[in-house]
Amino acid sequence: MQATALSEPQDSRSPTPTASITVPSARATLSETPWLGLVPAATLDQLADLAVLHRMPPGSTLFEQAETPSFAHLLVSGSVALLGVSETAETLIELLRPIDLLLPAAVINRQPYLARARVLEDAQLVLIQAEAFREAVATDHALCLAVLGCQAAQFRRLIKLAKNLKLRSAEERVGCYLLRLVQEAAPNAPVRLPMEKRLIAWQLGMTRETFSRILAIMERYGVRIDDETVEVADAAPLLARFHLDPQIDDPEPIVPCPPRRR
Amino acid sequence: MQATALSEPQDSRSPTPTASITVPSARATLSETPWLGLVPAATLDQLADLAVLHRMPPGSTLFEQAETPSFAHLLVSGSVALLGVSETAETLIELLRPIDLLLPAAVINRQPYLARARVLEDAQLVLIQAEAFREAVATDHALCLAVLGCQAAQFRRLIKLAKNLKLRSAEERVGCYLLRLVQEAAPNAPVRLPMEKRLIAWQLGMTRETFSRILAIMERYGVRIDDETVEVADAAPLLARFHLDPQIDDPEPIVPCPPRRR
DNA sequence: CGCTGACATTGATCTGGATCAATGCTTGAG
DNA sequence: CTCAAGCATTGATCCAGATCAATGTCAGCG
Repeated sequence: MQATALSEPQDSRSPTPTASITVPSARATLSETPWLGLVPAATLDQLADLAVLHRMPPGSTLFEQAETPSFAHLLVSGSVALLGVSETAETLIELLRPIDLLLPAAVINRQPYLARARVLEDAQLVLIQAEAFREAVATDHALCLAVLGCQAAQFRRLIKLAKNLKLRSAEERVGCYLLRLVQEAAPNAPVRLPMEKRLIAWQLGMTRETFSRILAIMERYGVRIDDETVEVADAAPLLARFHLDPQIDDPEPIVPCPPRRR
Repeated sequence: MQATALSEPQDSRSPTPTASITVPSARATLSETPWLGLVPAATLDQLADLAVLHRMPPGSTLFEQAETPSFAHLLVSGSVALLGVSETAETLIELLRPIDLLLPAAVINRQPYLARARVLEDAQLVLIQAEAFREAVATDHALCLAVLGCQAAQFRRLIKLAKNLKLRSAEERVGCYLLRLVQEAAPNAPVRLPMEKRLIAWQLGMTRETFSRILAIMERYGVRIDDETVEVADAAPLLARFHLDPQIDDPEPIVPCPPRRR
């Protein structure tokens, strides 16, 4: 099958929470979530009452495709991959970074998850009872708006992902990825690949072999990748060949829609 | 480029509304939208005040990618395709059927559209001033919940689309498509393709040539396609070879989350 | 009527990227 | 130190599906 396998050999133990502490309390975490800023404290209290904080190691599965949500998962740190699963293959749907909700659509609509959630980088999560979450969204307008904003951002990220994959060749995806890395780095600062190559390849929707070959090709555009470090002799050819598209490459922030008083 | 071109030769005139009448009034249309059922009449009145009803012929463009929304588009009849656009190619993002909102995410977050919207089948739409729509969502909790439900359904449809495309081969996509057609039809009723083959091919993410070839192959599984009609000699081989997956093939209805009184 | 233009079919060919395979490099465990 | 397990690179091959091309069919229209 063509789809991304990416087994996680190092650390495939089951959902055994590393800890279930309340050190940085669930309540505090909710307060620190920017896009929940406009939600009244009382509502956050209420949510926090039925919430627990979890830590999960890389490779663990937070929930399975087709499962019915029993919690709303709020990702606080680390990262989580959502994977579409068929009998034979697995494919990346979305890559989530904090602070964000995992598949709020399923939780809100009381419907089974359409993807599996696997921890990529050691993750901290706030788990909120699904029913309580729905209840709170149905009760508190400000929370409802916040979730709507979160959901909207995720929707747009999904579209960007799809466009990157379907409108660009593998080489273009790599080129644009590097271009972003270079542009985001401070001028003249050394640029490094932010993670293992196999993971980057996987995120970009190609095999590691293909990624490796394309990195070699990139030398043609003035970019040498030596192990972890990206050496840009001259950015001009890269810029000439690859074009970032804000409709694909710009990050999609969660913007809370401000509520209005009547 | 690999992506779906699908020019629309017959009817490419620009956004010239065929009519801008109020025959079935915008207000009435809002009332008849099931998932707006729980929204108070006053709010719908308010929205309808700043809304117009439009009819657009197939091929016309409702908005362009990167444009900033000035209306919330509510699709009432017909169908609309959302297309991701790059310099060189166009790709199908989502196919919308009534009654649904076009890219509410962009409208809500005041962000540019990430796709072009093109009318597929003669469409009727209610256009609501974007600012008024946002205002109403921010003011009326029931509306906010309704939009959240709508957004969630669209999100899930997007995921299903992606899974269909990435987890299945072209042959499987066609097989499952036919299987659905057959199963949805009344037993022993004649089955017909619901639209031109080129459009089906396009929706299934392949060229018409590939689609044509695969249809020929389908004879192997007891299905003959003769022009428009689908003749199923025996469903067994089809069922044996292709498996519908509810996580991909089930339709995704818009379910309004019911608000709770405190 | 005969022409034109969209669709469909079918064959031949091309190709981007996956898959398979072999080899070295690094790292952590015993 | 040695060994085993993952990673990365590189080469050879394969393949699904796109692209190019030729032909047939039908509908609308002058």
